[in-house]
Amino acid sequence: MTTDIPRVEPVVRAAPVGGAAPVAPPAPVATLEGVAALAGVSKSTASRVINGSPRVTEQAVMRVNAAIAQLHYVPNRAARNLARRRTQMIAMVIPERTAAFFADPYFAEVIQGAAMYASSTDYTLTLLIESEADAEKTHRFLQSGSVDGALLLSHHSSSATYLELSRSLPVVFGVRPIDDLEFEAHTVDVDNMEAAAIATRYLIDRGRTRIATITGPLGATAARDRLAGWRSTLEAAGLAGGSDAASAASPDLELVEEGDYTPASGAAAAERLLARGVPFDGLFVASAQMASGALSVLREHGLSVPDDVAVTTIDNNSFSTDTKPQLTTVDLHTSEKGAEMVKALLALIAGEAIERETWIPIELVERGSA
Amino acid sequence: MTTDIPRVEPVVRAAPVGGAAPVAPPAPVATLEGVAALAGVSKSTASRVINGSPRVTEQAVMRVNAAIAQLHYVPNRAARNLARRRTQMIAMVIPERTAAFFADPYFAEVIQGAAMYASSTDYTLTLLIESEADAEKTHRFLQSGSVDGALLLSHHSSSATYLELSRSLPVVFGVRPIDDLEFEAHTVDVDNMEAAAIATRYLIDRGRTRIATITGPLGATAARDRLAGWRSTLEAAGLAGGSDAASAASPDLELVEEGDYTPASGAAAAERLLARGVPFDGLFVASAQMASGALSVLREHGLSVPDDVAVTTIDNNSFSTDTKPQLTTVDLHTSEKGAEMVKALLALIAGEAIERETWIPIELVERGSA
DNA sequence: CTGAAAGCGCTTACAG
DNA sequence: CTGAAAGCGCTTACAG
Repeated sequence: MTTDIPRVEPVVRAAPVGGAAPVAPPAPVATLEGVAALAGVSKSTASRVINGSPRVTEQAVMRVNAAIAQLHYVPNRAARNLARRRTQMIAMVIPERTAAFFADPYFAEVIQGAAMYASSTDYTLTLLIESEADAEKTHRFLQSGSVDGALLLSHHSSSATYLELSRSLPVVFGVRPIDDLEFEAHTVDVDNMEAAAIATRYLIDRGRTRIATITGPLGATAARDRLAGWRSTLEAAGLAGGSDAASAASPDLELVEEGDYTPASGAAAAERLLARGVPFDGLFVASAQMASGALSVLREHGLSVPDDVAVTTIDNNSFSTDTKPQLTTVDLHTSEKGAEMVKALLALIAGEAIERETWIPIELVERGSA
Repeated sequence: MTTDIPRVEPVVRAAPVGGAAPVAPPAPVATLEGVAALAGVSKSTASRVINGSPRVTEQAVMRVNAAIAQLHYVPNRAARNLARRRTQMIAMVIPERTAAFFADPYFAEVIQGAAMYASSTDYTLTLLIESEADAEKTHRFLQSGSVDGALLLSHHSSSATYLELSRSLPVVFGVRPIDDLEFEAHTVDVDNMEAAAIATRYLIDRGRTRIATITGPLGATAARDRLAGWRSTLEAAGLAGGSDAASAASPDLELVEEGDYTPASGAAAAERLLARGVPFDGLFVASAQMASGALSVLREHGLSVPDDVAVTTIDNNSFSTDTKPQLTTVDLHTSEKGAEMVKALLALIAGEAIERETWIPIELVERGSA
């Protein structure tokens, strides 16, 4: 498939003029001492105006500020952190499989929301990529006092590890750890069961009776909760199994296929669903990305949406609006979730007593697919 | 469209047992002093073994390591940074519009490549989200000695600002600044003109003579370079303008439409192209994301690919393989670009003289769309 | 309101 | 090879 090009080695092209580029000069850094001297005050006073202490004369404030401006002074962070014993920095830990991670608009939204909220505070948000090869490295970083707290989105890496971490650092989870039991983590999340229930109920309300589902990776609690929401809603409506009463007794007959949240996996799952030969008139897909893939497959098989198969999903993003028809979905208010995670973490850092769990409200968005 | 739910306010649910959650205890931190004491050596020696100095007895090494293990000691980063006058941390600055940014697999790949390379070194990579509301904040952070160097991917924020920044901090650009002229930045990039030329030439070699193009946002140099590559290739082949000789004289007649790299914009651009009523048998789309959108539109209009319209594009990612047919494209080796950016930055930090420009090789990948 | 001084937790010449 | 000491650049009680 690929044309045969020997090896991928970066090519270095010489700079247009002259030889190797000279390294930037050692950059003369202004220091608090310099500022104080120029302003004619002590370091203490200079420090006070920099930190907005009210115990300084307006006179001093002006002179120090002038000196700062003139010197382009920026406080040295390491020194400040060391003295204050905190860093004014929080980290969002994200899994290294960034390709998959970032391609998922869900995470992008969480990050976006977190970043925006953080920028309204005086904390800096840093995304810490968790190296799979060396998870210890991430761990050490987190425990080295580099950040004042951490936001965790990884579902995978053993929550036991993070339980330990959360004993030495304020931590807020964006996902429910699998072994939730004794783990008293602070979490900000959405009610996934309810989201799935809303989407499924919508199909039922539209008169659909044979409702299939495409799930997310069932290793994660979110995907399991959504599956459970679908199932319990069908059961409550006496439609368990997605087709008829008989199937309720044998779960294998349930119309469920697993995907991994990518569009391709949604397409593949839809193919498998169709291959069963068991007719269905409703389909709840656990994410918009997968739904977009499933939609193409339904169309290829000559099935019209929503007429032949009504489809509902979860996530309100470009994947739910780029399709034809657009998807009826449950908006998880994901960017707000990011913001709430930061808010909770800062409260924790500030030593405030906050509740263990914060639930982000969800909302049905009706469009053309069901 | 949206069901009417009043206001989005996070819901806080009380913890199952007891009242508000107690904040984690102050975490007893082990210090170098403690380690030294436990190991029965001086802080100097303890520090030496921690930093792998060869000037220590094996005896000392063992005892210090034992103490470290026993105390779970992790060096305080602020103190170390202050003493060393460097941070062992580098930042990748990314624009705040993370939704759009992250949804683009291109950036995800760059980050991925950078993260993986960084994890093989003793530098930590942090993603710094550039707040649009307060770009100054990002700037101050960068100048406060929080990081040893920065990787820049933003095309927008005035490169003048970063020119200034690059005078006080090693900086490597992943995109070519617009006002390249006097700006002697270090950059790691791909030859966009050549990539477009390869893709366009491929269409010509397949006998296509009326070749249209969908460009990226022309405010960025990469998009402009790709447009230029398409144009110059057509001109060299005597096919300028995409249809006939006449159009070469009037550029307005050129079959070019601008997109913004999203699938939706690719679809819209394809619609506009078709609406012109000027037939074309070849289409070069500046990114796979846009190409996937364009493909849907072509299909909707009953045009078959590659028979009626042969399509080539740039970027080898899920968007170029999720389509039917899959896309013939130019692989930009994007994750390697991320790695090379880090490599260049670390060299700069180490004070090595590196070339101004590093070019990442590109490669044609033949698939079914042309 | 302001300064001198101690201290944050490390690293690193400097002697030995 | 090892230790005592100085110093990294800030902040913050403590006196005044």
